[in-house]
Amino acid sequence: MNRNERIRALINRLARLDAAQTWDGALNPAQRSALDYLGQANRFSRSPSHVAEYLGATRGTVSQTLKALSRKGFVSEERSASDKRSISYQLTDAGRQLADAKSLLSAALVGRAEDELVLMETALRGLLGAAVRANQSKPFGICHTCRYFKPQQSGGFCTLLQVALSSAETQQICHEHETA
Amino acid sequence: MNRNERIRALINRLARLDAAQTWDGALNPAQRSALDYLGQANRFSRSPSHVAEYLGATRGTVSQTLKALSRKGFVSEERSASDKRSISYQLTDAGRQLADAKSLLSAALVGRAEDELVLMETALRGLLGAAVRANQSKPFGICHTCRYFKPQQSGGFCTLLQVALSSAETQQICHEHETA
DNA sequence: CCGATATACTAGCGAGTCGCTACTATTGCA
DNA sequence: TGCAATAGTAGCGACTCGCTAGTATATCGG
Repeated sequence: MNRNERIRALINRLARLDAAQTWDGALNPAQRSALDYLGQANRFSRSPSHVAEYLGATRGTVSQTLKALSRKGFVSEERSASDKRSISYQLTDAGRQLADAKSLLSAALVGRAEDELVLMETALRGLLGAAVRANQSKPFGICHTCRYFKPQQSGGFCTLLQVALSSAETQQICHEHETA
Repeated sequence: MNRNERIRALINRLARLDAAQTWDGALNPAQRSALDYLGQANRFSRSPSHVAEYLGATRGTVSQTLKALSRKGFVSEERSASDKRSISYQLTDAGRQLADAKSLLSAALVGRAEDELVLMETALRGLLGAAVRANQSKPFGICHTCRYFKPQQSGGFCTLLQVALSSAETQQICHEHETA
């Protein structure tokens, strides 16, 4: 087993141990992943289709996961006025609280050396980029790093969607993101 | 969302994308993880209990996963002569072939800078160690890094189990592993 | 040597994931 | 206006997974 396979195995095992721990709480792994995403995504990127593409799952599966989250009261649905087919999900207060809960993995990350964490995040991000390209799926980057982003005195402006963005929104994940 | 949570999210997303791709093949993600483990584990560490502990799942779940792998012909069962309760699974030729198959993640790892890969593996390994300690589960380390390992002219010797080890075996995962 | 206790594994249940196909509702384009 | 594309969902079958209960075997104290 070469290094690449070892790294793959490490990532999978870490995710699996983290997922195993998830079962103790109110959410299962799929629901937790969806909740995490919804907590980071901007208002243009919170539909079932976007969640599905982000997680590499199908729309049908994600549809059920989101319904479950809604039943449990961690997200709320909001039908779009402009496009009556589409639904946007957002975290409720309970959902936001849950999304901030610490997991096994983040607990293990506490106490690691600062520069190691920086390196790890950079490396994982690069790896994810490569995986996403290999998979021909969308990058789902952070708004302010996008080629369509124009900074303003407060917040920014999206030249693709032609909308003003609050300062908080420029830090969120967007499904339209394209690397500069 | 702080850096620790971002890293957790990255690891989970990478694993999820890798898992999504798995569905195309003969195995599902759980089966793939079990197969990976069996391909690395030594002859003392290939029982359902060990797989369960390694993956953070229950014995019942793993039992079914291994039966499925056996049905598909990727592993074979071998009941222990000394302890008739226990079963050891090993990869068949088909299983070994499948375990060597490239995944989305390892494909994405190809072409990354060498020193980055070294850093990533080191960092992930350290993180896993911390997670395992936090979880109070066994480390499942590589045989030759164990405190019970004594090198010999060819292979080694385990002072815990009092058995001789072939050179190949010293590179395998052991459930008895204790850090020196 | 015997009985109690511990250990290894499995069966079966219920809830839920997940890919898939088929379907409805809506939109947008020609 | 008509028709293809898009967004979401229902329902099916296979499977995961935690759980409880069960069998078989092992071990240990008396």
